[in-house]
Amino acid sequence: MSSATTPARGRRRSEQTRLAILTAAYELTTEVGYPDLTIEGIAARAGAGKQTVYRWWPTKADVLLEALALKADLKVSTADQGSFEAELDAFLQDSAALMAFPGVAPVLRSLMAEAQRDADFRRRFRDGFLLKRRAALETIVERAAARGDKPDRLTGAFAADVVFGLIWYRILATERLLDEDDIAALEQLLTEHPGKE
Amino acid sequence: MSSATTPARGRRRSEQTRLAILTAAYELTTEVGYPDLTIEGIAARAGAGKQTVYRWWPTKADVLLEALALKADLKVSTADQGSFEAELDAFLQDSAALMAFPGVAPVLRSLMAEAQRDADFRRRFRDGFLLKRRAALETIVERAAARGDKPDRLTGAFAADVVFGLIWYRILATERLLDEDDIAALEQLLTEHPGKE
Amino acid sequence: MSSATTPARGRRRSEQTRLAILTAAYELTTEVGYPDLTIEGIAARAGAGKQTVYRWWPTKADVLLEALALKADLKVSTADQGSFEAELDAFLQDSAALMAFPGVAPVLRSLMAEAQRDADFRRRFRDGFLLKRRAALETIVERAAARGDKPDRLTGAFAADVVFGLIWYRILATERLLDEDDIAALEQLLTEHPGKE
Amino acid sequence: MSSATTPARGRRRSEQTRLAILTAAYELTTEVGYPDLTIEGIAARAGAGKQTVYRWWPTKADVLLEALALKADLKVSTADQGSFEAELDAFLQDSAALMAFPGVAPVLRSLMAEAQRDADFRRRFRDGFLLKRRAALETIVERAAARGDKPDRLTGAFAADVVFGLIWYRILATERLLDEDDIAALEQLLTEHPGKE
DNA sequence: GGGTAACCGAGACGGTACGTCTCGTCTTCCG
DNA sequence: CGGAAGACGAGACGTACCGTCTCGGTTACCC
Repeated sequence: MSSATTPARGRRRSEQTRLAILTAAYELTTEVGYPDLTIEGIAARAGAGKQTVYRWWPTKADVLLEALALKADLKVSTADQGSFEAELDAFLQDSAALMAFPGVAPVLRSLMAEAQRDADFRRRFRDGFLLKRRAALETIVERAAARGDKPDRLTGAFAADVVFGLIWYRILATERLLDEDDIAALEQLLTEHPGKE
Repeated sequence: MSSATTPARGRRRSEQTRLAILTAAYELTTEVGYPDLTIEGIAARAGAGKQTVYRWWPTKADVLLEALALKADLKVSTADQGSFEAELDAFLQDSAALMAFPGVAPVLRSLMAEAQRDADFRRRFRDGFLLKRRAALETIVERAAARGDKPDRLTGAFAADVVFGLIWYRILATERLLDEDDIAALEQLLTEHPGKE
Repeated sequence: MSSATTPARGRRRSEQTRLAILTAAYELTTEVGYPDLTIEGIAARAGAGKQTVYRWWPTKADVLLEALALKADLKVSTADQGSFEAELDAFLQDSAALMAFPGVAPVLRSLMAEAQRDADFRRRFRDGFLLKRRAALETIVERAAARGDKPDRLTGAFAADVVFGLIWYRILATERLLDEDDIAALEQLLTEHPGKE
Repeated sequence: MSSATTPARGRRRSEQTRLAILTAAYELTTEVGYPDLTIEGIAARAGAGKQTVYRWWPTKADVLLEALALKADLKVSTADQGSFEAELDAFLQDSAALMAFPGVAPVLRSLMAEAQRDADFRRRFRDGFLLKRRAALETIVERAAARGDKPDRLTGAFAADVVFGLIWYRILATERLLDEDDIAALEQLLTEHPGKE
């Protein structure tokens, strides 16, 4: 894709300011919590003007969404490991590790909450976060299907709903994270092949 | 337990006003959405003073939580129907019907979002809504366990996490409600007895 | 005028409560100041209901006006003492003493302020306080006029304006009270007979 | 004194808004009276936000004090006119004219009343209004003293108390303004030289 | 001595302004 | 011309009192 955009006139966006804003947002939300996080506060902490924040991000949730990518490794492994069970386990271990990363769980809870309030942000959050992780899991299930290594009636979409349902329900409703027993139970639930016998 | 409270001095709380406030809150949230719902707006619509709202409910979310009980039938059947499968089906059908009730799904999404922001409300929401429904499902699973009519490794708590996880994930992340296929898939997932063969 | 009112049916007004309210009002105004004095506060301090206060006094200023009479001796001597100078001196000494009584000056300042805001109270304050003291001074001046013991052009009304003007201006604008020098200067100003020589 | 303040960053104060607020305050107080004058009302009438009013004035009384200077000519002549009597007459005529200016007397009554309630405003009212006019009168008396053109025992401070006492007492307690007879009587009272004969 | 009327403390009610807070925009100057 | 500083219009927040209106309960007169 060639650069069809104008070749950038005037002063260029300050990368330093961008990082200062993202860092300030992430720190502030851990300190005061998402509800008391304000654009004014972020700008002040970053030594930036409010307008600079508004110029590049539409809401504080979007700042945080970008800050999250800066702070936490959002990548998830989808490498072919030979069996559905192994790949599912890798995925769940990755997910549990992400949630255990300092500050990540509260930020995700806040972003999911914000997504309920703001329909525009909901779309950005879905496309920029939820669907990416979902796609990884669906890839795994479909690869298993191709292998014949999967319960018959389990579609990728339904499996994703069950897995992410459990993860998010734990975050949002019970404030407990996934532990080894949960992962084992989930794997058992999704990999048993009752119809095969 | 006898009434140890003082025998009610002063003017009594107005039930008429209480209903007007709850109705106003429920109507307003369907009209303008939860973020634009304000205590001022509720009071104005109800013909009540702001202080009257604040006197009885700490936040607008609490008003809505109580309004929900007024508007929608929150009861869930836990009657013994002879088999785990039948009772689970009844529970899921009840839950799907509740969600399909006009205005209920958006209100629940908003309340769950609010519960992420406000730790005090989170407790009230959990105790006043989430745990009640959860208890019903756990009752069903435990009755099945007593009957020997249940997959071996499925605990009531884990089953509840999976079921409510799916329901809430659908509401919060996909905006789709449970349909018959979902219910069938969920029942299949939870009732197969792989260890029995 | 005979008592045309109905001969008092029902429970009689509680003198104890009346005194409790007046005392509470006077104490509270010295503690928190007139602006933070509230009917609710008076009632609470007196152990009375708000309605009981509203039943007998239209405003907090009226409570305070009556409380003033309870706490401070508002009487002023108009006895014939033989000379204008002696009677004027007695009046001014009385007035200075009243102002020096603990709590009186702040209450009077507040009542005069309230009289500027509330036209109804203004009339009650004028009739119930200002005019009574003014009448005393005018009596003195007129008695002096009858004796021929007074500067020619000094009318009672103008003398009263000058005297009360000075007293009130001191209270309201300078927060200084009348001292002996002021009284002497005022007496000199009003008793010199330049035209007589 | 050089300007030690920082050279003004950010958006400058809007003079247009300032005038709109002062005008709105003055108009509203004449329409509804000082007690029903509210900051909210002033802001609404001026098309301004409440915060803009609060940013620049601590109370509604301060808005009115500044509005007064905008609407009425508060200047008072202290020019040397050769005699105490002539200068005193000029001062009293000026003062009577100010009071007769539309809306001025009610505003002054309200500000004096407010000064009784709010100690902080009292100081600002004293320094910003009362003392300025007082200084003018004291200048006149002292110039007369230098000329030997003044009753022996009359100090400037006492003369000011008598003059302003009369003026304010008329405004606050009698709702009558100074007329020609009052001015004549006051001049006679202050200029007679009984000791000279 | 029962009936009835006015009082009492308590406190909920509809209102309304308070002063604060944050929003997102606009304006100004500096680099 | 990007960015900081910060004033601006807007409007909800939660609080405080207002003055009114029930309540249940207490006197005190009247028949």
